[in-house]
Amino acid sequence: MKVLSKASAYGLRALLYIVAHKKHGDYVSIREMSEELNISFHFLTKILQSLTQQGLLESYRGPNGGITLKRPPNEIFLIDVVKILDGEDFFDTCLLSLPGCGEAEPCPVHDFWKVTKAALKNEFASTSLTELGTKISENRLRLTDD
Amino acid sequence: MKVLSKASAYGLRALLYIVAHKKHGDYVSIREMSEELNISFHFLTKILQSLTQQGLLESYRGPNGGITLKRPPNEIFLIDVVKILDGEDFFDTCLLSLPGCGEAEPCPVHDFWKVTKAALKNEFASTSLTELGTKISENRLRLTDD
DNA sequence: TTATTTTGAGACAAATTCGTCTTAAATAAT
DNA sequence: ATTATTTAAGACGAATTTGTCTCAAAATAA
Ligand code: SF4
Ligand code: SF4
Repeated sequence: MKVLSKASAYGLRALLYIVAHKKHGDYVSIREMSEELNISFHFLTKILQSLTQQGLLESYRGPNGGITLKRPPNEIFLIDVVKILDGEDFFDTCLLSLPGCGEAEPCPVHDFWKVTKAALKNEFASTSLTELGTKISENRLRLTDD
Repeated sequence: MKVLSKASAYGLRALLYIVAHKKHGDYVSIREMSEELNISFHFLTKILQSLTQQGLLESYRGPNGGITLKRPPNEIFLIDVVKILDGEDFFDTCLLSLPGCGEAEPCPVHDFWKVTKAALKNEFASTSLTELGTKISENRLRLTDD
């Protein structure tokens, strides 16, 4: 069961890198992040481009350019990132994919899944980059692979 | 967020078709199921082959052959199907895919995800084909698309 | 202006999942 | 025996996700 796409996982790691290692407002180069986090530069660029286009980041070209968070990290939530990179319907999934069922004629796991989905969505909606990032800057969590 | 692979979803639908429409012990032809459920015959064949190889089904070749459940439906659980078709590690997934973390140095959503995963696993382990099938044979749920 | 650095955009390639097709093997009926 | 029916096995193709590469556009610095 894969929850997040690579795009979401990488995008998130990049944002957390910024929160943990940079001052809010600084422009951070994608190259630097791709090297620190061992993520393909071009792939990461595309991912962050999406986040920029959707207004989560701001970008600046040229020397000393890069990207920066458009909102303070405590106002950016997991759900914002995931919705952009994995789609608005990320939390709309059905568990068993039976045809012709749904709210009106639910299968035996429907209600369970409904509750689980709601909890997941709530968790994502209430966990901000700040919460995720604190532990990392405290060095209790790493972002790099090696 | 895709939970089940197509293989699991299709395999499950086939099993439920058997439970809902056939007597236990009958050999059901894959061709029939593929047509009733609008699933590619060859694809379904491969899926059910896996279930046969793993001992969940028994197959019989030749005219009036087909497959049949090797155990009564109330002894076959969601988790059995999913583990075969989506892998033993289906419930072992991490939520954020951060490198270098885990039980010892968990990210802020780790514990939440641990509980959620356990609940999901428990639900899958306690929901049998019988429970899923009852509603279907009562015609409160359909298996076909159209 | 010219060269350098950086993101933007899109074509392309590799890997995975999903689906199709062909041929073989087993069984049954004639 | 021969033919028809059915699953078994695996090659092959299509679609999606993931990752790479090239070139353009914007900004800076010399
Ligand atoms: S009843 Fe709900 S969970 Fe079950 S198969 Fe239908 S949509 Fe999915
Ligand atoms: S702490 Fe747990 S949930 Fe969070 S990224 Fe690590 S393994 Fe995944």
